[in-house]
Amino acid sequence: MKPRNIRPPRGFRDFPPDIMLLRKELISRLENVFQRYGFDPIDTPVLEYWEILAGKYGEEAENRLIWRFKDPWSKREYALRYDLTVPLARFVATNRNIVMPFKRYHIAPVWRHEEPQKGRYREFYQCDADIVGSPHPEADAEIVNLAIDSLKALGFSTGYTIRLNDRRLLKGIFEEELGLSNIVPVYRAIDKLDKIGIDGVRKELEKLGLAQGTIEKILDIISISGSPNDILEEISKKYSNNSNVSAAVAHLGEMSSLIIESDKIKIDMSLVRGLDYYTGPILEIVLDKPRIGSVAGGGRYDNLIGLFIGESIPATGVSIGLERIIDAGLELGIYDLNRRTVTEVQVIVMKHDFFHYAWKVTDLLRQGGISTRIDLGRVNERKQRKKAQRLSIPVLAFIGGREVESGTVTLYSVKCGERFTVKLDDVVERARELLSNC
RNA sequence: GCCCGGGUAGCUCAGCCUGGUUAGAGCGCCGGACUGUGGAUCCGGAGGCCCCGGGUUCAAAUCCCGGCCCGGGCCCCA
Repeated sequence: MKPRNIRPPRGFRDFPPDIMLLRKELISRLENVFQRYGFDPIDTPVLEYWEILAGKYGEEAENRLIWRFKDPWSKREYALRYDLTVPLARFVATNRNIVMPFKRYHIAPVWRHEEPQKGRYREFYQCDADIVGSPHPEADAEIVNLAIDSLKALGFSTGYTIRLNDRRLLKGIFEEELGLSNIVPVYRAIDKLDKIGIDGVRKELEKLGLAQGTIEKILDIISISGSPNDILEEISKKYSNNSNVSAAVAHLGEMSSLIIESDKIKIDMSLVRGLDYYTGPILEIVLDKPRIGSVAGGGRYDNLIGLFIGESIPATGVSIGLERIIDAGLELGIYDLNRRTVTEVQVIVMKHDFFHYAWKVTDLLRQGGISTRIDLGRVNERKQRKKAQRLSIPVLAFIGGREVESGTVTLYSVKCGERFTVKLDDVVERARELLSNC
């Protein structure tokens, strides 16, 4: 029976060549940066047993957002990976012979059962880089520097902010010093600061029934702004007795002294982040212009791996969201979809009589390393040209009676209009010239 | 899960408000003219359960109800 809806499932997408070429290009730029920082690639299965993911992400993710199902043959419960961090933790736990600190990158799809909207999909790529085995601020700083260089490689050298906070600051100030008990709704409220402003947060906190004095203290803290050093100094003055606060201040201070472009950094007490496993510094990268949510997020999770092996192993990392980068880049005009094929040369067969000669020319170009197409539909030369034009193939190689007789090829650059006839011996070299010069 | 906006040719859409002959356009596709380098022009053609189901009506792409699907927003997140 013919199904009525032949589109991919909700929130899932097909990628035609123009988009795929862009995605591959961006991924290769990222891999380049990751490798420059000495990170090695790994991969893990898309499926995990449910109990591997259970209890790692928080209530909402667990109840609603993780794709989860029973397999009728083995009766085990499975889940599609929700991020690349928990699979990394499991990987480390099962590969205890790796050299520490272990620096790995992982570029792969993850799945979340969300309602799709702009910049949000049910299947999307994360580009993760993590350092396992170092508890020190230099590891966190390396992650931030890598994120900065990654954005640069992707075409974003300005126009974004790295928001930085620390779970220990949140814990030390809000839970220990202010003594707030039902803390999750409070975090949820202050996390909205960017969106709803200080008065909006005040209203949210009032709704929670907090004492007026407490509310003012909270608002006071989340509105501290300035350079990283100023903010850290102010915070440490206020809460010098709290061990969590002073540990975080020392950590963030050393960290920001190692960051290559510290003007991009903003210590932001309203940054919370959802994932339960973070224990230290947390970060989020937001673009100034398209309001699309964060394009990258990460932090330190020193206890996650320990959940699998008992012994705790420190780790820190960042995750760059490829689709949001692409959506934003297209909107900002940083990227385009003009490249529709890898083909560099289209061989145009003027009449089918010349096909065998044209076939030889095609092979010559291919052996010379040039991506080449020849008409496989036996259409007339005008059609061949039109199809080449629709794919934006930059160079045409005409094969007609004259060329066959004289053992030549006529090369034509669509972009610069240059045209000349060359001997077969020179065709690869001259074609390459045309491709690089025009 | 909640709130908006959509669903008509392969694609982008018009028509719907104010129901009424054979449902349109652009692009694409197929064929032809043009007969060697032109992102040209002209001629012809194919292609539609107008999302699905029900209701109102003499009559529904058009009005009403329900469902499904898509897009945007909320929540949350990359």
